[in-house]
Amino acid sequence: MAVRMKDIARDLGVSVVTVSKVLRNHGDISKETRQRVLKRMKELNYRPNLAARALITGKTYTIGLIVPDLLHPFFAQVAKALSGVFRKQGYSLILSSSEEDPELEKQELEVLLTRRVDALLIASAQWTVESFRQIEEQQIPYVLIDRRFVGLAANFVGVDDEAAGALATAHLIEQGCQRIAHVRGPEVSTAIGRAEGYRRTLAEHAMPSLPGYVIPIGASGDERGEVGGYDAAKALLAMDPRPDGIFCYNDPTAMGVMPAILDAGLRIPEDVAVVGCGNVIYSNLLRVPLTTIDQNSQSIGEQAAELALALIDAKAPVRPESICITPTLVIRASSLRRP
Amino acid sequence: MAVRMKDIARDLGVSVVTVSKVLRNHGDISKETRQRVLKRMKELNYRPNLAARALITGKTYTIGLIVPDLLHPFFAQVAKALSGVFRKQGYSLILSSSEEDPELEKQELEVLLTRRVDALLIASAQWTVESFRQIEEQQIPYVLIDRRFVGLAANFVGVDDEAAGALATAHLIEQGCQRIAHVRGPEVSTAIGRAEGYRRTLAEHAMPSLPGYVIPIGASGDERGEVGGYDAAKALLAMDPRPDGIFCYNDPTAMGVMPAILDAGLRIPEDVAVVGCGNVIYSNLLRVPLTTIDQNSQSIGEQAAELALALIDAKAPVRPESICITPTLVIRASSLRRP
DNA sequence: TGAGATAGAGTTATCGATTACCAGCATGCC
DNA sequence: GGCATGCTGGTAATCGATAACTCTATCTCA
Repeated sequence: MAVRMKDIARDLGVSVVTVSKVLRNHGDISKETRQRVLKRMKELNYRPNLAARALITGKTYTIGLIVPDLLHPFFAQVAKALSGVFRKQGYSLILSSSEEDPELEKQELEVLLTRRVDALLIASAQWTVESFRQIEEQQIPYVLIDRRFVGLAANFVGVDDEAAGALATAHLIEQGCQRIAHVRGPEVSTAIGRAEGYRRTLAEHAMPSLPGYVIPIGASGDERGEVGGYDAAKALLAMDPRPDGIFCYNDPTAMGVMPAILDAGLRIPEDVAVVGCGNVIYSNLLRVPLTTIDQNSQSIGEQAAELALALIDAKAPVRPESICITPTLVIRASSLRRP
Repeated sequence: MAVRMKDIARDLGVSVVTVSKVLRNHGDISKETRQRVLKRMKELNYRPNLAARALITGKTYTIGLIVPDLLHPFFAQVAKALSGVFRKQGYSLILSSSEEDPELEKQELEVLLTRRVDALLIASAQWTVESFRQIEEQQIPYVLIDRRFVGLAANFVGVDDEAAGALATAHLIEQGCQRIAHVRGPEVSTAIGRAEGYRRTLAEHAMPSLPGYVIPIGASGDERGEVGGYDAAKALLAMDPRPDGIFCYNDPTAMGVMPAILDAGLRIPEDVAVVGCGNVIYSNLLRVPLTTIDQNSQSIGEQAAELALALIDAKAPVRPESICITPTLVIRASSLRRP
């Protein structure tokens, strides 16, 4: 069916090894033979069998990516950036979605390990580090994206979440908000860091952190985030005193929070200012354009890819590296009270 | 390094073939031996080498997906649906993005063919069918998604674009619009079909299709779509008479069109009603919630996946199937002039 | 002039599985 | 008792490439 080296070798009266050497630019071959082989390869439209190659070299030239949710633009953006870098180096990306389900993530991880990917990139939905021990056992380099784990010395690329939380909160204070609430996410590092940045900044400004002003919502999936955000905002608006600023731990949540505010007959940002986090692609097209924290997801993707490639090429195990990207504030109408 | 069948066979004093048979549930093995082998596999955390298996069986259990843009929620949604179906059948998804670039798409296609994926799913940015001939030569089953090609008898799963265009246009007419414009996309089947549905419906209602009322914009990438939409809308609004309804060939375009209308000091939908197409995930969170055509992207993904699996399992080549999904209208504020 | 270097190509083993075929052995049947 | 049968399990070949040698001229230089 498919053309093999054997066919080319036979046609040209050379050995299979000669063909193989040409393919890999091995210096051992005369210019003339090289040309003949290359010509015949083109004629027959030869494509090397990567399975055979992988079998003997141990390299699959594939990289596994596990994200919690492809629909979340942040991960889509990261995936896009990753894939661009890997493509140029001849690697292909195998994509898995965990749907924010730790159990499913473990299964997908198992699949990728079985596929012997050359490296793994994971934005994990796990609660424990057990899975990662397993990867280490297999000696497969891996890079955590976006979410990290305390006590796990692993390669990581993501945004400085505490800085993000601080940035958002400081901005709300600056805009004159007196009672700043926070809709926080589940117990993953991103939500924890952002909440900590929020808490710290309030403390630094000696501002009250009223009880009940921090409302956690569950998963971080898009639609769920919106629903959760809507409910959380309703609860916040029912409080007395009512918050006049809300920092949402991600943009989808903010996209739920804002309609709740409008539905309550309040104005954004005059009555309640809102800041999100993530700078999701449509943030500036919303009913009220959303002030948010940009995570530079493209840069996260690119750097994670570069790091993974470096790990693959490293002969000896290297000390895990943690790349922290500085977030930036993107000011839009949802928080702009002072011109 | 990694555990091999050989290791298990040695430990248990059986042959490699016996181990292999157990792994594949071959009936030839006694219950007792089976158990012993399975136990040892678990103990050693054995994972079969898929490269070796692929080499001899010719099946890689991978499926290639090429999309023009992962950031476009439609494709993200399709990818998600696909990956769910494939996962359950033990297939992994290799993801490629063409960035709407036909040349890049060809390269990616080449990579996937070299990887000997078991099937290919493509939302193509090509202008010609040349690439597809090449796939056919390799005898790799493929399914076109979303975009089809006239004169190419290929498997296809997508929405009925003409119906989508008709649905949108009829709705605008019903809402009392007199002068309906269309911001159409590039020369791919989706844009062509939607434009045709628009044209036909206007004709059926004996409504004028004023010259210049159909404005084409270039690529269909998200951000570009928005920019293009903004510019197109500005041009439309400058016309005399001004359109009072605009059908945009996709949602990102509409997301550019709407700000242009608002920026011009006009109201949506009172002055200009807007309908998009795609029901992108944030359509209902926009400044003015967008009436749009739902393509049921999840169903597209699932059906494409099922079709691909069927093609893989088919021993003989089957006649290409075209699965056309009926679009539905999702009415929101951007077009609702009559309660 | 002869030892060693060099260039170009081939030999052989191997990667980790699967496939097709074959070999014991106990059983059952006439 | 002889023979077909079933149940278990093994042998050998194979998939398509690569790695590590080996081999044979030809060339170089003391």
